[in-house]
Amino acid sequence: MLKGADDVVTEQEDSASRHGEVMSWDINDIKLPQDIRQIDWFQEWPDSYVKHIYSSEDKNAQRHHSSWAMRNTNNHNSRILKKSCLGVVVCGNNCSTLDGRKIYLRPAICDKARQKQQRKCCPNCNGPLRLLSCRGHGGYPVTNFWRHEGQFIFFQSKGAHDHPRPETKLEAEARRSIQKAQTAFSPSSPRLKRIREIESLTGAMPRTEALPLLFSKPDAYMLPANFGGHLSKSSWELMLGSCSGQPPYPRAAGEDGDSGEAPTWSRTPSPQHCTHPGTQHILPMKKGGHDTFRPNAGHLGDESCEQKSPLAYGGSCLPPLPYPAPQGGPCPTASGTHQHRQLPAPLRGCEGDMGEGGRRMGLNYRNDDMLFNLYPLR
DNA sequence: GAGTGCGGGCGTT
DNA sequence: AACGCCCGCACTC
Repeated sequence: MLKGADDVVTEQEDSASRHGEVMSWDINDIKLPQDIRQIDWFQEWPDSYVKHIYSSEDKNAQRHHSSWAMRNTNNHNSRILKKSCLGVVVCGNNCSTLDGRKIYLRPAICDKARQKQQRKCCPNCNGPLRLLSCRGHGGYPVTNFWRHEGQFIFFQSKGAHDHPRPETKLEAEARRSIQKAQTAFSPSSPRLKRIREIESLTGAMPRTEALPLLFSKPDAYMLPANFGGHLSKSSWELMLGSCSGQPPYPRAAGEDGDSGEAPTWSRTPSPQHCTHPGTQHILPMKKGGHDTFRPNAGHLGDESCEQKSPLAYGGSCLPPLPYPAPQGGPCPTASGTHQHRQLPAPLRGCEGDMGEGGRRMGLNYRNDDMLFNLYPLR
């Protein structure tokens, strides 16, 4: 059925990946190679027909993470975990934000949650939301396969995503967090009243530049799925600054250069481009963090259609970033999928712990950062 | 509540 | 048989 597509696989994976014997495996092979010399950094946006071998210590690999919205698919094989792509949730009206960006929400993985999500409306235009199914694998969703074998976790992707990237899991989580906070900060909330009392007593001026982020509809911030990955504290500050009349993030518009091109989200053979060669992360610094699950806190959507705010959809609070984003975002190396770790290094004692620890540290740091910027009134 | 993994079951190719 | 998909359940966060 999908054999034609699978044939493409081999070519691409071989060319885009490494040499010889180690990549000659298939996820369905009875026996997978164990003489792996190099393992890969975790890939957040695997696309096309790629294979990766991760360390069994890699927490992201252990959890079978992906920034694509992948749902578990029963393949009746307990040894091989199969997941298929849910696509992306778009606006049924195909609306754009003021700065021309499209709405690309992350489909909820849970079926019920997804149905609920689709009953909600576009955060930008209140139109209906539409699930754009992934049909990148011979008309079927792109599938990812995970298999734990020895000290390695084998990953294989079949199909090329034919849709934009949704927001990442972390973005979606951040969105929910913000949503909760938003509720806590609703105009009628005691907390806000208290703040206002204090302000009235002290004569303090409200931090108006922060209010849009606090009270506006988070979905207004339809950042590229991987934009959050670039989103440092300073970026947030720039965003905030842009809300208060400061010029938007200067490099934002046309940053990636292919916004005017035909969709590129799925057609790049090498899924991990470095879009910021000048600012790309140095591998040792990203150790454990890789290219992965950086807290993409920028995408602050809101699934709910309630709690509308007049500040919500201005779009001016956002750096006008192009979308869809190019594949991969920043990556630890400039070699596309050739992101391999020399085996001894990742398997060293510090890798698992450092990987996870560093990842978590970074994540927490950034989340704290985000919250710091989001809740300056605290 | 949502994400995730597992597994039964069914329809299609 | 392989595959896609739906569903329910259990577990975790």
